Amino acid sequence: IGFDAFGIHSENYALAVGTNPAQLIPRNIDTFRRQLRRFGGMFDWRHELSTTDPAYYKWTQWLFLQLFKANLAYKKRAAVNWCPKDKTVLANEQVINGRCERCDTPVEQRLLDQWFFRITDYAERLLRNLDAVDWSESTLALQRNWIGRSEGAELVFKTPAGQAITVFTTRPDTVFGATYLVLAPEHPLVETLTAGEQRATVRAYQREVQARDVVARRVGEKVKTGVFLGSYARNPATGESIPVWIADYVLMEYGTGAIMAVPAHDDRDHEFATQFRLPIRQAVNVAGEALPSVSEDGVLVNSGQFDGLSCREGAKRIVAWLAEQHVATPKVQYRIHDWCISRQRYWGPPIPIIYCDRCGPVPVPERDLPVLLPPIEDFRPDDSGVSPLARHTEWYNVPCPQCGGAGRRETDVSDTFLDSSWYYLRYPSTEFADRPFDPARTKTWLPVTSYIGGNEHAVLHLLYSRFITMVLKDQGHLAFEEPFPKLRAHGLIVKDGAKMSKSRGNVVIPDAYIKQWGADTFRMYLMFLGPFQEGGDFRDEGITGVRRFLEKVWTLAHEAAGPEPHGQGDALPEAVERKLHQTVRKVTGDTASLNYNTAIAAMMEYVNVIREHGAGTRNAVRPLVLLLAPYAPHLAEELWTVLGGGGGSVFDERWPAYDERLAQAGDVEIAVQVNGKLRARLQLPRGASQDDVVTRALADAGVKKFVDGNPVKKIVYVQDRLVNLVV
RNA sequence: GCUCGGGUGGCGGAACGGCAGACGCGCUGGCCUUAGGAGCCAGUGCCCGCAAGGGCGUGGGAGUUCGAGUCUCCCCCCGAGCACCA
Repeated sequence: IGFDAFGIHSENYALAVGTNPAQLIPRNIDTFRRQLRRFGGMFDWRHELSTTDPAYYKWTQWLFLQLFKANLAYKKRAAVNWCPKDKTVLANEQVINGRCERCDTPVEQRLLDQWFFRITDYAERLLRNLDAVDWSESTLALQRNWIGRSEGAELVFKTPAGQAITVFTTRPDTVFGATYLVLAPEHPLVETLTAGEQRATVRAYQREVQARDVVARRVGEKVKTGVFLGSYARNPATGESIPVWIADYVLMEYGTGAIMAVPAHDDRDHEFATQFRLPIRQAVNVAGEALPSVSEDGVLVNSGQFDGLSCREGAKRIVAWLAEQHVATPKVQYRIHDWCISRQRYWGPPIPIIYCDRCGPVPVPERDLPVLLPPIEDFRPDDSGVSPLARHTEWYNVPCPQCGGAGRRETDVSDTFLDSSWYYLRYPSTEFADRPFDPARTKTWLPVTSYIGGNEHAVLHLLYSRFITMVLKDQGHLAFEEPFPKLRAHGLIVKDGAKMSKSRGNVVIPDAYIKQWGADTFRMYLMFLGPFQEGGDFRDEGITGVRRFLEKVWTLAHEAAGPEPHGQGDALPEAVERKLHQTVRKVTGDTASLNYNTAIAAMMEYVNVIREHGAGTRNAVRPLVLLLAPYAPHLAEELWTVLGGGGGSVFDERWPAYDERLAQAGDVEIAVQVNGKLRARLQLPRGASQDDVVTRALADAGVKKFVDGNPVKKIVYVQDRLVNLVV
């Protein structure tokens, strides 16, 4: 078990209540521990960890150093969301409709130097491996979506002065229709491509875009804006001179930060061209009607020697043709970006780098880890745009580890997703102070047998963990590269049809329910109210059914423990014995496949059968208590003792076995259909022959009526289940 | 717009292509009670019918099949994720 309490959310909470997180977090963890124990959660508390513990984050910093050494960590200037009122960096999730979630101030973007991990180097592997893992389809889809692979080509458009503008396109087949180019406003070529008379206009537009925040730029107004640079480039396919623009619908972060615009075949380009009256080379059919945009199953027209080819074939040939002229390269592009791990905050592990004027960025030697987060009072972020740690010269002024000269610590801390990207590797090895994870322990326990989490982790946590595991494998620290070969996402428990949230006030606090109903009732109700992987609606009324069930079990066990009216050790009535074996079979399977709701329903059915037959004997109830143990551990443990147990805990007992023959014994009910409609039911011994069943069926009055003397044309017989007479 | 889930009684939800609605909540009637917000028994998809019985039913429409909630195609609605990704 572990607790992950670094990060902006913990820090913001600490700021809100005015207490240093270093004091606050241990108190909150105590509460979690108490709730988890009270709930009946069974964890190996000997192997507890906390990501805020220096003994843990020492190895988080070690992890950073491994990536740094492998050239998978680098620093670059990147935009962050900045709230000018709160004077702080915001995560994307903290920006709501372009405004700060706390003070509603419009958010701006600021450019800061930040540390990144080259997760994009692993994009192909992260995507490919998904074919081989046992994960739920929904999670796979989210992750594939996030990685966002696109196949296409990079094409080069040259200016008269010989400058090359490289664009990425998934539709090289449409290059003959490219009538202008658009660069992202931040594109490095903008400066040199801007004509003198356009300089002021371009500058103004760049400033306007920069004032907008990162989120609003992406999801905000869809009205297209942009300006002409005053220069031209040559379409490599047609040789035409076409104008070069900048517009913020082109993003510097994707592809090359530049596109060829094909207004006839791309809706966005079409909108832009219409708005700025740019030429649209509309493709038409023989009747002169405009052809639809986007379509990938069309045939090339207005494309010189490539006319008549399918789009797919045309794309291939055109790229090959342009490649001969060195102006095209086939290219696979990914949506995923490198992982920015810098946080200009206090509450996280300091990034273990020391800057030296002579040596540049120098990694902290491993023997000097951990770089301790200093206990400071003024941890509130300020308007400087740097971490609060940057106010503490006594902390950041250190000698350079390489040359001994004056050095300065990195004052940013790392993303909390880095903390959680490797915790499962630490779990079995918590007692080792001199290594992050012990090889022998790791071999025994990892990779994770069965990983369960919410879909909110489908992209970030799961992607980062997979990436880190791959890196560690490539460096020889691990023998596997997928940390979670089997993963299931639990659903969300909602309340009153909505996600629980403090602001909405529809929160279920476990303590109150446990007090009223008991821990076993509460946890079992959570399992019963819907399919585990879909979640469900928590309604107070539903909980009584589970409570009543557990009371019935309690009563049965105490009656069975008393003097036996039917005599101890007696065989169970046949119907009860059969149901027992069916129940063990069902609960065993459903528990393994996480179908907890139907496992509980099966136990309820079994209790109903015992009660119908007045068969509440030890032989009937003891196996039930074993089945119940993972679901209602407190009650099961007590009832096991009441029933004489084996002298020890119910959890030391073997899981009950079932006998397939006994589960199947007895009569079966066979459905009789006439022309596919149910007309009768027959009680027959299991294994009856088709002839017997048909004879019995035709003798049935209800069946006769619908056969009505007609010849039976066809008989469909499913052993022990159904017969269908087609007349 | 793209990608995933979903759509079944009054409600939460069950159903290897083979008896739709298991289990639970709620509701109705009865028993027991000074009492019932406890417990026990019976009933409870909708329509017709005193009943026996019959008809109709898994968002809508087509199809495959002896047989479709389940498979195929088209459409509608709800939820989630991504989203000016070229």
